[in-house]
Amino acid sequence: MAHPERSSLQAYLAKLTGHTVLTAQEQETILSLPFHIEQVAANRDFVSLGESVDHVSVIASGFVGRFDQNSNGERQITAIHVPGDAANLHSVVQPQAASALQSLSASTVLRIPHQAIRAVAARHPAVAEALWRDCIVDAAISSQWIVNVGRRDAQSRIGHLFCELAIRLGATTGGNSFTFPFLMTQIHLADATGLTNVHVNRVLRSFRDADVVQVQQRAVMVHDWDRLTKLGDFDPGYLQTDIMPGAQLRIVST
Amino acid sequence: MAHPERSSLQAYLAKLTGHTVLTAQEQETILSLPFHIEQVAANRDFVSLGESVDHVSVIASGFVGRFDQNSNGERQITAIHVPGDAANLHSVVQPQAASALQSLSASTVLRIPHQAIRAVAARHPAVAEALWRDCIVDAAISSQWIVNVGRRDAQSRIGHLFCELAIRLGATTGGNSFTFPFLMTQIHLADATGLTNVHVNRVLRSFRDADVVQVQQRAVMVHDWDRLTKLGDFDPGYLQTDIMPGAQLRIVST
DNA sequence: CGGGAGGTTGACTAGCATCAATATGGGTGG
DNA sequence: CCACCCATATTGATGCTAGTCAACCTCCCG
Repeated sequence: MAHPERSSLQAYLAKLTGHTVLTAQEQETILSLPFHIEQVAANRDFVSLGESVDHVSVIASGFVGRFDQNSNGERQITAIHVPGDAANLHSVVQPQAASALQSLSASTVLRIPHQAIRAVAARHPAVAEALWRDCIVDAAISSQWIVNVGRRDAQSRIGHLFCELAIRLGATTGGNSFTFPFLMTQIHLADATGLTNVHVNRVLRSFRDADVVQVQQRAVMVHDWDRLTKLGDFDPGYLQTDIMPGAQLRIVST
Repeated sequence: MAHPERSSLQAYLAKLTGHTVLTAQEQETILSLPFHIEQVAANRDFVSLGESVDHVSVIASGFVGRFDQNSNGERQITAIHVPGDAANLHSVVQPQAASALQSLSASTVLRIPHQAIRAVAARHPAVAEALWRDCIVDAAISSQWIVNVGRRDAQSRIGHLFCELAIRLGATTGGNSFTFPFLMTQIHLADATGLTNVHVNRVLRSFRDADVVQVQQRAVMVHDWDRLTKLGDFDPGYLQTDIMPGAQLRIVST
């Protein structure tokens, strides 16, 4: 078990401290978690449906999708994970995978053994709380996806997904116009929104023509964030990433 | 704080022990949780969007929906809760509600203070694990809903929902033909499946004509479970309710 | 007995799927 | 370094599923 540069876990720790108050010591235990580094090529299942896993996969680089499918084999992406996310934290308490994890681009994945996470959680209740809360944030995003595919038209679905990613990638500090990495294809976008790749392409063209956003070379160039949030019917509250400084939660005592 | 007949919590305990191994003593602590009983009329929000709650709502009777909505006010049900479910267990670690809870029928709700749940979880790690896992099971159902509204046609969406409810209500022991309570309207069904009530009505008629299922007087009469599971593209694995006896999980030591 | 929520049916429409053909471009091997 | 190739992107033509609008019915509850 290697302990390569702990800094690779920094991004995940940052996500946790974004919603939960952790002491310096608790933060230290997270940064000291052991892991294996795994390089994954694009479009590769690295966790298969039904597989029983003994480790959590933290994304260090690249985009990863959680895939479900219907019996016709039509795939639906039910979550997109970006660097700093634990893609299957839930496997700590539910090792049998109910969905597959597939890389959307070439990715780097940190594999942390369940055993190590359970040990830390058992000794530090606040860490256990942070992990539990992290799962809840994921679930809140899932709920929004249900609304997205159930009650929005094609433009709003795609617009909403762009907004979600912009916020989660911390790209929205640049005013009304900025760029963020988008390491996935139009086909993936179709799988995520419940549309066909053909229709996705048409919507993207309409966005380009309207000068709202432009997708190019694995990046999204937002030209008009205001209009995009309206088009995408987007309310950032649910992501919990814009909590007031100091408003993070902690239930167990310090 | 009343301690009325603890048996009201039995249903929820049964749900927990369905996926997690708990000792007699741990089970006892759950049954001794304090609660208030609340009667709720149909179509009433008893948890509002954005509200900060200090208690978990366990459903004792009736059906309850978790509602999200887009900015047009079109509502989407992202989860349906039946007796024995904790509708917002996640509020223990995330008190601010990201979705509203609304009764779909007249319902009885047990309000358990967060404080009491946290105290039990702190003293009994296995209970904390069970609660965390319960949230994960909910999330797995959410994922399936995304597939449902994203990648299935109207017949399959409604068929799938019927199958999910049949399993969760434990109604499937009666062979190929049986009945289960269905305490919601066609409008609710539309809100849950991302369809219009008009189209729901047409699909239900086609089910009736094909002699597959019939909805009548707040009950679903399944005539052909085999055909329904095919129509609904249904695989029960994700519900975790059919785990082999003895295959429930427990990570912390006894 | 009256009113309102929920259910049913018909006619028409719109948004997205489907099928098909072609363009582009990044990566790989010769 | 070039040529090829496969994945991805793009565009057009056509059809179908589900939405919309509207009218009417039914049944439960007060």
